[in-house]
Amino acid sequence: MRSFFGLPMENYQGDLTDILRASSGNSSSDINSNVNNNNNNPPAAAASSSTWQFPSSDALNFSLTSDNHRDSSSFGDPFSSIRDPLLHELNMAGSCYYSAPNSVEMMSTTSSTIVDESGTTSSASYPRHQRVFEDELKTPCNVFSRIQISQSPKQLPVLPCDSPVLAAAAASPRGTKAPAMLPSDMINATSSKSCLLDNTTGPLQISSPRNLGIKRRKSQAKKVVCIPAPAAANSRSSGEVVPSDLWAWRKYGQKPIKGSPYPRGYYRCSSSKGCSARKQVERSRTDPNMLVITYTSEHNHPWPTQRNALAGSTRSQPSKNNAAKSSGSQPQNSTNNTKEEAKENSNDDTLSPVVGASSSASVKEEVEEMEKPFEMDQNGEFSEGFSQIYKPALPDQSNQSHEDFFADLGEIEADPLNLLFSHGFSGDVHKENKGLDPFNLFDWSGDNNTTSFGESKRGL
DNA sequence: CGATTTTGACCCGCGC
DNA sequence: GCGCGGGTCAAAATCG
Repeated sequence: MRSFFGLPMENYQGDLTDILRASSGNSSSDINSNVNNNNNNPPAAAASSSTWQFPSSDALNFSLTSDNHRDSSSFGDPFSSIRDPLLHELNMAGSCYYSAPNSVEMMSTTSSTIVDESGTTSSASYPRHQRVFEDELKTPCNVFSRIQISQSPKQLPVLPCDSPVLAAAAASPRGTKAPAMLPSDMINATSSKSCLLDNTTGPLQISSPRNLGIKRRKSQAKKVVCIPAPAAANSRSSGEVVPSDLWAWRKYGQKPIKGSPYPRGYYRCSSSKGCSARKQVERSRTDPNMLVITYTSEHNHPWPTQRNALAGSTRSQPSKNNAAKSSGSQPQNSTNNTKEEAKENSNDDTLSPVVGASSSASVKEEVEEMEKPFEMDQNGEFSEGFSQIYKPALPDQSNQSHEDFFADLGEIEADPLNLLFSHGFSGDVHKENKGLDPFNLFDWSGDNNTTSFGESKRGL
């Protein structure tokens, strides 16, 4: 059996605990280095371990949410802005480097890894704020930097929502024409000042059941996340550990993608029946080590309780039979990779960014219709735009007002993730995050040193 | 029993 | 108009 970053997959439930577990580890990657370098690591994170997992997006999300940033409005439409934890996480982290869908912002990074369509991976130094626009829509992973949070937020490039760039980015691979339909409230919740960070959207055009999918397909905003996916290893079946996000995903389809040896898995949120959140997981054709996860739609429900998040996760334990079964009908690569991917993803562990062998993770957001901006204030803190996005369902322990909301989540308290949350998110987000961020993926301090992690690992 | 995965079929949009 | 490709559905199988 294989392990992901040393974490045994078998028991992996993709729950909050994973986060801590993951955080505790780190050895073999730049990330790890970062973590270690950071004195502020929480005990958990500091724990010695040779494994490292991508932080749960949830955790990050929470961390981003500060009490100060919360406002009642967030609860007015609590879920409208909810996004996939992973995305959040990445966004957050990536917020520093991703500003727009097609673009990747290489924030003050000393180096970054870029994967172009040819599959070429290269490390390069980019001037701060220098952005790379590529025809990424075609290849999500084309350009991405590793997770590196750069310097101070203020340095973050912020693209106006109406930026041409975004507009351009808005085009979907297939050429999106139809404007996404987005509930106004949702828009409000998700949009804000800048487009730098999040552009999720939950536009759903609902007509007939069948049409739904199609419409969505065309007009919906997408978020694309590229995460390192240890070759054929992500799956539990293979023993790989995939960090979990809190959402529960259920696989509802898989299709071979033309031009790619790897099939694409289709997942929908199983935390709530009515949730339209979906994601597609596929291995990058250019870089098999990378998983390209495309999120569409948004969760229309609160963060799943641990219970929910774990629901069905047990199944995820790749049963032998799954592995066995699957192995027959698909190309070897596909089978191994995709299925595993799927599994890892689908089981609550879904997508959390897994910094795997490559240790680099990139997030790209495609905004087809709307942008969700967030902005940081001069202090480098996320301001309203950002906070609004995440406020909703974030169980912020520090925020007593939300207790009732998460009352039944008490269990979470004991939860690792919770622990993370408990660190507090109020006040200086960056500081807090530092402590919270087990992964230390994000260099909130703006330390240049933290810049690229995983880059060196990519070769691994 | 409930939930997920698998997988073939179906439907639709797009390009030619 | 046709075919291709992609996304979704839904039945069957599987697992705890």
